[in-house]
Amino acid sequence: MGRDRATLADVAKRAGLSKTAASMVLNGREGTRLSAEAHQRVFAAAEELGYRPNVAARSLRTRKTATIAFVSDIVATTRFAGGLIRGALDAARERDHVLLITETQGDATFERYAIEAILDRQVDGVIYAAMATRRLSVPPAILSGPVVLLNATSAEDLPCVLPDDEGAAAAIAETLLGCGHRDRIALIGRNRQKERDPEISLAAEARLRGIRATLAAAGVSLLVESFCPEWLPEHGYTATRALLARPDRPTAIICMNDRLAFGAYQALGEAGLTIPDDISVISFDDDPTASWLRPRLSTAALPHEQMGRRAVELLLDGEAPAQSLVPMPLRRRRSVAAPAGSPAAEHD
Amino acid sequence: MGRDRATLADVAKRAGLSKTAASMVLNGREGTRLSAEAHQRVFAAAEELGYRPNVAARSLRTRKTATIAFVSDIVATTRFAGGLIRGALDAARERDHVLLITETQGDATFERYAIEAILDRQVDGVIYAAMATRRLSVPPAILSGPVVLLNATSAEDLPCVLPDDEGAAAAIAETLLGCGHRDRIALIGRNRQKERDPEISLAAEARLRGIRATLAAAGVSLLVESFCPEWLPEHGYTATRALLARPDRPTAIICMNDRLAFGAYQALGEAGLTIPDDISVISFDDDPTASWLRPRLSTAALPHEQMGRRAVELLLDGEAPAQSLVPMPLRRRRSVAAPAGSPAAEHD
DNA sequence: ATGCTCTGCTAAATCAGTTTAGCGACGTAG
DNA sequence: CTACGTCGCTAAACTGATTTAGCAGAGCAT
Repeated sequence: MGRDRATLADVAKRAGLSKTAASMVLNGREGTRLSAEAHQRVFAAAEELGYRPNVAARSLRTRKTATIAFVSDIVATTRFAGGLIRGALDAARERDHVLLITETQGDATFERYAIEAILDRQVDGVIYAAMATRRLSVPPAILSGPVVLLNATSAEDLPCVLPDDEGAAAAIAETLLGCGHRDRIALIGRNRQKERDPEISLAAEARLRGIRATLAAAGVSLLVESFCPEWLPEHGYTATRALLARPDRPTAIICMNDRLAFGAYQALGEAGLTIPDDISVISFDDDPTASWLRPRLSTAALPHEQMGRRAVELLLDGEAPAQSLVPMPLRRRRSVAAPAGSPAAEHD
Repeated sequence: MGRDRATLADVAKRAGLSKTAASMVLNGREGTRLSAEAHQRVFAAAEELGYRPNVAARSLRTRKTATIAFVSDIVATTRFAGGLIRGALDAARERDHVLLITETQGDATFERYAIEAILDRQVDGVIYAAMATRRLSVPPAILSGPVVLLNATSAEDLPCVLPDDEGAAAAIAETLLGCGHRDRIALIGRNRQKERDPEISLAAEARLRGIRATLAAAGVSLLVESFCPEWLPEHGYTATRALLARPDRPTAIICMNDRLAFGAYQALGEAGLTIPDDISVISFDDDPTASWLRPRLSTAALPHEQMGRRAVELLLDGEAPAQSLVPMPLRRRRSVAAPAGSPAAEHD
């Protein structure tokens, strides 16, 4: 892999100059007094030899590797990981950096291994990512260098990147209000664990807060809040069936995520109800399947790619260490309409 | 990031030996004549100082970095990428290696950048991955070192890892035959482009071949073969509606992938048909949504994690450069049953 | 002529390992 | 007594870059 590459010494010799001169020219060092002609010769030589610096040699001296470690708890399980990685990858490339990826799987041994691997390789910084928005504790060993938390916060209050769940929740509530839904809005996906333990989720509490505050400002409160043991399709299905059994059927359902909404669609379909004419459905995440559903599901998108980018920007462009909230764009699709019988209920 | 680390010189000094001795002991060099006591002292010193070798310094000399490049065309778009990466990550960790990830996005400029980044960092080998099983052309620059193709083949016939689509197709056909389906099996997802151009897909042709051969061996042929412009839910939906309009309604539908099956479910649901009592559905990929559907979808799983592993094994354990076919396990779920009215049609 | 600064460049040290070549002490054979 | 081999270990070269310290020559003022 990459034998016989030209070295700086080769370039220098060909340019008839010293390694020092070649190094300075190629690194664009200011304040050097090398002649314009010397510059030309070095550039020409480098070009002709196809010179590329050896990263190992350089970083031995400079302690910079142009490499960022991307450490996450889980890569594969969640389909969103790809977005985080891709955003980070893009931003890293723009800054001439590269990503070293490791996964801890929430296992202490693997985590130790990951940490050692990245310290041994002297990465320039670490992006510590969680696949579910949550609080976590960062292994102290990596605090010796720059760290950005991605989709997570920690006790050390390091710079971090989070999705704006509360804002998204507000937007969702406003959308429903705007359509004319008021007293018959149901929520699916309350979950004590997720709401209480920030190490499990930060999203649950923020979403709930955003929805309630926005509705309250309009003098409205939720009709029902269904609890679910998990945010999976089957729980959305069960919860929706329960809702439909009530005398005061809701006109709209907010699901805490798209998987619940997926289950809600199944239950509504079985019950012979039409979305959005009979009931509107809206949710969070913008899972790829959201746009496979019929009608396509309105949902607040987790901006994973943006978040990945932002993490790299925070890490490399060293802005003020802060908490960076990335807005969650609301994807307005066909699953939301005015409630049946409302004055605004002409079909759009 | 990792300042003040103990160096080999520190270890040597503490052990009262030379750097040479320390290096040899720590690397477990055979044939050295260092005393047992010297070994002890070096190990003890390394332990006490928490010594970890500097990878940059080492690889400068040895040209080994314990790093593998994982180059893919697209990371984020497909939800399967995670599996490939995770498998590779696991296998790499077991071999004390780490993964450097880059993405070309099918763009020549990005690819060039990725290649340079990789060569500059002297990775020990390259895994060149495609997100859809296909033939591709490998940039010559990386052929100077070990390369394994993942989910792809190439003209250079490099070692490669592929899913066994043909075998999976045979298993699917056999499953249907075994349930008693014979002359009324439909196929959704024929696609000339995919079948003809190996740079787009190798799966389409292999799946078709496997299905046909297995059915033919039982003296059966497909009732219909529906063409689709893409393998997306909407096309599965349309194709299924067309099938249902026929007088000889199929008893089973094979979909070329789960997204098509997703659309088929929608069409069947709308038509008031029950899966699997009225019609069985089976497909390929085992997309996560397959188990969200009601009834859960039977499908041949793309073994992404296995494939990622295998690629690393081929790369690092240097077996005979070969084509490695990874079996696609058939996930038998509730979407397949005996055809209505068949002798075997007691509900299971 | 002397001292001074400025210009344009280079020698050598340095980073932290691996590897080659070989040294001194000791035992033994001739 | 010398030659030779073995044992246990080390000095120094080497990898390919960056960086520090400084040198030679020109131009200028005194």
